[in-house]
Amino acid sequence: MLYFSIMNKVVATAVRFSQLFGKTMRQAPAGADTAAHQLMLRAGMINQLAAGTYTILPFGLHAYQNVERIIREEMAAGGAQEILMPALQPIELWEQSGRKDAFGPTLFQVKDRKDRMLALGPTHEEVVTTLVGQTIQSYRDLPLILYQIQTKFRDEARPRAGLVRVREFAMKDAYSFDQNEAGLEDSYDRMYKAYANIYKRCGVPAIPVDADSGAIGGKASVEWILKSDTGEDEVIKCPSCAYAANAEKASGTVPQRVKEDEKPTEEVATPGKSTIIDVSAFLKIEYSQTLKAVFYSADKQVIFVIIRGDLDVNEIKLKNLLKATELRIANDQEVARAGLVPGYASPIGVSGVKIIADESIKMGSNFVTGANKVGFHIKNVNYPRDFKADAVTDIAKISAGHGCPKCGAKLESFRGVEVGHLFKLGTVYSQKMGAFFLDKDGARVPALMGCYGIGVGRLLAMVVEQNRDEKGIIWPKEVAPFDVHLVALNIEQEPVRQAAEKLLSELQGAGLSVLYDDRSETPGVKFNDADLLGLPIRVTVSPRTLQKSSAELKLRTESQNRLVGLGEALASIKGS
RNA sequence: CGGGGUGUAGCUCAGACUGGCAGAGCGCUUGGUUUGGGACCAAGAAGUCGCAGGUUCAAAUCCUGUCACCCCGACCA
Repeated sequence: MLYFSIMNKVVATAVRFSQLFGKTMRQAPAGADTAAHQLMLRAGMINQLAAGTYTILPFGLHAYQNVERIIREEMAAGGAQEILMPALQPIELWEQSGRKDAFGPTLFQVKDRKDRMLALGPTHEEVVTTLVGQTIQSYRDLPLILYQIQTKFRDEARPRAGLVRVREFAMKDAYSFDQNEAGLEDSYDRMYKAYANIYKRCGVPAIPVDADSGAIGGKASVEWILKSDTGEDEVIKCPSCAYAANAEKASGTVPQRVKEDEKPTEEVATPGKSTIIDVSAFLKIEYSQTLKAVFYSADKQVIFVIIRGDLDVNEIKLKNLLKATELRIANDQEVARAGLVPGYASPIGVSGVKIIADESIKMGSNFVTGANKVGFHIKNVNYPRDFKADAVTDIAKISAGHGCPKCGAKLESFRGVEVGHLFKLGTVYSQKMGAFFLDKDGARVPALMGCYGIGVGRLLAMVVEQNRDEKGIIWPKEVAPFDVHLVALNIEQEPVRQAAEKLLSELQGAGLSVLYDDRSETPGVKFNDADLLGLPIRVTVSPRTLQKSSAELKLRTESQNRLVGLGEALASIKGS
């Protein structure tokens, strides 16, 4: 690792601020709402071309390439080899894996001059598995971990928050191939550790949480999440044990209700009361004393979902249960056509519609449900006495306050941004794309795969988001675009210029990269830009410091500065 | 795809209701005075008011259409 660092530091860059392409801005352009997005724009790191597409400018690119370097070093340490696969991929590959439909409109498709369809790769499982299938023959060729840093294209419905969600972005994607479960475990573990190191070195406290594997398929899946109010994901976490999961995936225990003796059903008039809130208030009962009916359309088929009134449906769980490709709330026409009455629906006596019930309908008794006619509900409904369901299973969305599945403590929830995702894929792709090998017994078997992704730009955005104050960015050492911000005040004065340039070449000679502020700006402008750009060490040379034959050193993380003699400046800087 | 919002100088925005010479701050250029936390004075350059059509003597402003961008939701390896 040290070897690589030295390799990269050999080309110690020095850039003059007056020549740097990309200006700092006092105000961020309108439309940048998140702190990281604003800072990246103000610091001249990025420029937006269109929705979800950005140019990375020089100052940003220095940091970007540092992130890539860290990723490459940790991949190498984890035993992965780098390749580079095409972004342009025959659509047939996507038909072969069945993911053309799974991705749907998110998949960018282009036509070549012969009218052949090509996909702009949103990810590379198809290509890498085909490649490995062509290459490996024997178990002796395994284990194998390949990775690349390649541009991905995804026609996102809504790009947002600068580099956090974009349509064209560089992603490091790694793929492991093993001959058995133990091998997969080992490869997965190596990548897990590599990811932990990457986040640590990038200065972001990402935590691993259980996740749904979504359209990519496979069994186990872990997302690395950064806690952030601007996040798109909701994370459920236990405060007293290690349990953490994406809310899409989270399990847990919902509040119990005391079982009572079952009473006879009774119809009550509830005029105009069609929501759980209204009905509960009207009948003076708790939400958990009611049963909520929700209608979904799963691949065009109407599904009747019944769940206790205080809970919500976890649509990912439901989608997985139904093995549906498309799941959405049914519209009024679909509900009416199925003979159901929105607001007053009940599973009692319903036929011809698939009924999926959450386990919570068994936790409690004498529930209130709709009466399947407008203006009426039924009291004292009990399962299975009064209605049947095609399935009774866990489809409840776990929220803050519910019980931890591991230790029972009250769960907490927070928003977060996904900065990495690990999957144990198994043989899904190797079967479909033909990545087989001969095992020790001479049997032809599919390779066991894992895949591991991390978005470079998104990670960089999160480095900024997690390392800043009201004045600007505070770069972690390893990601910082430059090591040193050299500020010359009153640079028109020849002694100042000479002292600054001398220090500059000393720093460069010592292998440090330097941003040299050689502009004729006032001290205020220079210091504020230094704070905004946030390099780890600021070194100031001015008539005032030269009177004492010194330079001033200040760390971005500290408010104090100190004077050091010009002769010892280099040593002090290196020691900071 | 549903809801909301915004398009005027490089950036942030006013002007629109009530049609009548295209504006301010920041930034930029030139000269001067300044110089340790976003200086000051003076003189300048800079806009197809998103685009198209319509109404009108006259449109940034009113009407119709359209495009782009942002936010919330849906979606999202």
